[in-house]
Amino acid sequence: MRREQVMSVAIGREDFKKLLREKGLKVTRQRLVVLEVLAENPQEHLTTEEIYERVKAENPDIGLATVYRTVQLLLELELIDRINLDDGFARYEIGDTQECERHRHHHLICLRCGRVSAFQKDMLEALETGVEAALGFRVTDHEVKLYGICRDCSEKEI
Amino acid sequence: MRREQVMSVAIGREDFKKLLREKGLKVTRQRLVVLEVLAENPQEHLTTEEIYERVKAENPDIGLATVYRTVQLLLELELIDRINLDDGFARYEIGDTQECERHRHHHLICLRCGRVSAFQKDMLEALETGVEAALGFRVTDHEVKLYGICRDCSEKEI
DNA sequence: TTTAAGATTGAGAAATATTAACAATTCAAA
DNA sequence: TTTGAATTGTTAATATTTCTCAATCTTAAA
Repeated sequence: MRREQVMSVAIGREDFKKLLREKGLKVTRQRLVVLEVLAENPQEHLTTEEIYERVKAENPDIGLATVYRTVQLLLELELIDRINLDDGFARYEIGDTQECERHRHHHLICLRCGRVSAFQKDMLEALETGVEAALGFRVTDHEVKLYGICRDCSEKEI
Repeated sequence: MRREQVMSVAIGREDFKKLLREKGLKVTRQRLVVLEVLAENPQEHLTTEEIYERVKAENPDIGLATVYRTVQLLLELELIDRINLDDGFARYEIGDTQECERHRHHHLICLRCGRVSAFQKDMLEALETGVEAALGFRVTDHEVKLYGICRDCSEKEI
């Protein structure tokens, strides 16, 4: 098992502005503050409503629809990740820009208290036993989704 | 990597009736037909609406709410699994009764055609490379959720 | 700095999946 | 068969997310 912990690095404010300009998108107060809220709470998994509440603290005039639109935009720019805990809310968390290829975060979901935390990709190798030894999380079930290109699509591609 | 493929075995009609009676629940035409639809399409991932359409073919008088209620019941009885593909629908598939402990299914999601298929748990060991070699599915991303009891909850338990 | 074009926003309406309410029906034990 | 409780179907309600559109803001050019 690799031991180096890759420190997760969220995108900075200036890089975000630059990225928006590169994509021909406009830099707005609303976009900056939504990203800021997510960047300030890197280990939380905020619903749109929760983001809205926190954004309103600094910016009472913002509309809920704008939060929905901005979150959608940040997803497309791959600056944030979405996680679905099947409780009726989509949740969002800041991504990290360290990796050249973007990947989803992985999660530990406590069936008793409901707490959700993320774990580093390099623990995947030892999966459950590794997580239990390192984090004291006793795994009783898991769900894996692999995204990619299926055989049929690969063959059509040629 | 283990090579034996565990054949998945869905619950039979009579076993289902017996289970309902054991739990003090009533055996109804609606419950039987909803389970039957799911059992007849073991590799599909049906939305509630799709189940409703197929159920209506045999049983035109059934109500949509009953399908929602029955699917919920089947989940609680651990006879079916739910998968969320983030398209706004909850999807359901028949589970298998072979394993003594119930586990979620794992899924391959093609980013191009959207097709979703399940894969055997014993492939998890070799994860991405194994899936690619055996199924021709080129993995570009993955999402893992580990469910269990976190350290804090374990300690409180004592 | 001013202007102009187009993107973005805010407010509320609309869409949509799921749940709740409740009277009517059905199941199952006596 | 009777009886009581569980289940069902219909419809209304709920709640998250999207849509609409006029007003506002951003940005590049004048």
